[in-house]
Amino acid sequence: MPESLFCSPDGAPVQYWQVALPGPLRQLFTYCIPAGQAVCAGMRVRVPLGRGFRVGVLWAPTQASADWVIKPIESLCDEAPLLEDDLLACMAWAADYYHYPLGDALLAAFPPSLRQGASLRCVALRLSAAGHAALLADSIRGCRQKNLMLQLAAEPQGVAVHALSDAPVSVRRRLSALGLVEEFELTSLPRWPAIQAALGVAPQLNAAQAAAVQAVFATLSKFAVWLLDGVTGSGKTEVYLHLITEVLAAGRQVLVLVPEIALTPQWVTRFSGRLGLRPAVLHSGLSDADRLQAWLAVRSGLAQVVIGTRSAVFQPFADLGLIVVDEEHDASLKQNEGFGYHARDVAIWRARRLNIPIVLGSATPSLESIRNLELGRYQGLRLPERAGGAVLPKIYPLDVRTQRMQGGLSDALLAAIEQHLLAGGQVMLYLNRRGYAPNLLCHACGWVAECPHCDSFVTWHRHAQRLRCHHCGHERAVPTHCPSCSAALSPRGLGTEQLEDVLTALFPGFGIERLDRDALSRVGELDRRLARIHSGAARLIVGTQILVKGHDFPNVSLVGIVDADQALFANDFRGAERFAQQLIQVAGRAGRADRAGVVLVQTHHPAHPGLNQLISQGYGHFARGLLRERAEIGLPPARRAALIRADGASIDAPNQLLAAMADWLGQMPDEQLVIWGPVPAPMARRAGRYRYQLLLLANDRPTLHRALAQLAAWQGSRRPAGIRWSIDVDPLDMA
DNA sequence: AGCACGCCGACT
DNA sequence: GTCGGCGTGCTC
Repeated sequence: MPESLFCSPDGAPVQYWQVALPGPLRQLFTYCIPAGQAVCAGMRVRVPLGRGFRVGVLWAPTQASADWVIKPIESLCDEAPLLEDDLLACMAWAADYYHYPLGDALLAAFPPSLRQGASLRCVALRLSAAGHAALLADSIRGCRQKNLMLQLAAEPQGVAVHALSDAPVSVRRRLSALGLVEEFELTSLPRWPAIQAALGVAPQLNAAQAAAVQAVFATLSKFAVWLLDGVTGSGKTEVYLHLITEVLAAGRQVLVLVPEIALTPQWVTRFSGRLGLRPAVLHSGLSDADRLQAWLAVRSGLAQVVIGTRSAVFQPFADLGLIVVDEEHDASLKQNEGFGYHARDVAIWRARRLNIPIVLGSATPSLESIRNLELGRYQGLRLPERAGGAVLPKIYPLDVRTQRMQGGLSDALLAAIEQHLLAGGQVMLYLNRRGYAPNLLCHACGWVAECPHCDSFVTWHRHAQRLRCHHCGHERAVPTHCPSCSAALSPRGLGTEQLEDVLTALFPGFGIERLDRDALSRVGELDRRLARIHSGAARLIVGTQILVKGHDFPNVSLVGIVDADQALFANDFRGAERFAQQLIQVAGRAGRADRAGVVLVQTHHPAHPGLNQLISQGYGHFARGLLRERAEIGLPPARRAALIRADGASIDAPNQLLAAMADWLGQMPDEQLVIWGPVPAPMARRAGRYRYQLLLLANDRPTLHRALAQLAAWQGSRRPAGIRWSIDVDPLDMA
């Protein structure tokens, strides 16, 4: 009999289990379960807590304790564990590493519909005898009714209602009432039809691609982190596809992590076409029902390939054989609010635990990964040339000092645009500021429209006729005159909307598409705009960051960076690295086909050493230079960092809390720990709250971890009212 | 996080 | 004399 078996007060034998509960409850809670009940870690349980009930996850068997009265669980939610040991271990590691409460971290591993303890059993439908007869007699007139019945006819064992397409409740009720379909209860099984699409032909790999594929093949059943450093257009995706095909042939699953999948629908199409199956595609636009379906399909092994954004790293794979992290440098892989995990790093942890390879791909690898490669923790794979003989674009700084400018565009850039348009090419202009103008000001008295809740100005959105703050939800009407002196107001600065207007006036008849968050808020809008670009109906493309993320525009021969200066002098210490990545990525949109592309970078600082080093020696040299700088100053990735943020309605309380934390940590005689701050956050007031931060730096992870653990312990003793604070381990965004 | 308990101002 | 403000403290 196991040790954990004791008797409850009424004499019945029970077992004791620790349960992880959601909420900021950092401890586990002990409950008892009848001894006869077969349970294991990873099952959900409904338990009494305080006056109410919560759904938690069975964590580990434990002993009874005399310190408190142990309550019995109310009920078991599952017949089998929902999370397997390796995923439980992953969540435990991530909760610990990112200093986030375990119970809350576990929520990330469940689809929303299972977080509240919903049963996996669900209502399903199947055709009744009368239904079969009616279908044979072709007596169903309703189009939707008939469709539903045809769907059911194809699945004699029944279909869960959430797995039905186009079956509104009204239609189901009507057919039920008529006795044509019957409802019954089913243990939710995913429906995941494998598409039998004609398999696309795999193109011949070039030598570098083949070498990369071979290197990973050689150790396909062992843990290794591969950094696939391939220039834009070098065919990294083709390398992924070859590896994935091999792993699928071995009957194992593949996880592909990507940034912002909603922006790359054609990429998904390419995947499914080549692999001949339906990948589970996970992004923020999915309904809860879709999420549950995908989760079940992954858990059962039916979904063999998962393509998803960062949260997909917590999917419950039945037999994962390979992980691919595309654009591994992309900051969207890190969640920076709440559970601040980095999907790439969690993925590496999972790969190590499962003893499988993981491939990190990028044309502009993160400094962290370059360093890990140098330290021998990662294996390097290089694709130095573009596939298909295409050449990399040439990048030139364009000195705009004293130049005549029209709508933010110098005469030289305008001339280049005209030349490329007349030569039949497409032109892309990159400007990382949406809206019409970033400021609206009074030329008479100097008044500028500000956000009432943030330390920032509001952007004028001319088409929407609104002033919007890009840092909080604030939005208001555009004043007709200066509220301070009644003079007329004028825009200052340049946004994508204005750039679009300017180009329309200067190059009429060439067609313009704008790609930014405002233009793409409606579903399907991206597809429509991309179609106009690909058809050649639009020859000019204006856009923000969205342009950077992986769209192929084969006919773009000129890329213009409208304003490099704002990025060259960013206040974040990662500004240079981020600028370099964006420049190289945007530049990579040009010259993919047979003609070489040109990239013109407008700047008032044409001699900027960083910019010139990047252009003349390439990203690799530039990044290694940055790494040396970081080592000298003692910043990440040379040191490990954590950022403590605090905010509150009062101007000084959050600052005082952080100062007290800094004092407390300073008393710990730890030579290895460096404390910077507290300082006001880059935007000291945001959404009406005052924000401060404290940066902790340590030479090694254990030191940092110790300090953070001390902080959590200290927090227990003294808690300030009205102040929110959080720990961000390995912060990417200092804002 | 919830949700209690607990001690001080404006109301029937 | 009560209703209710949200400041501290606990939940197996």
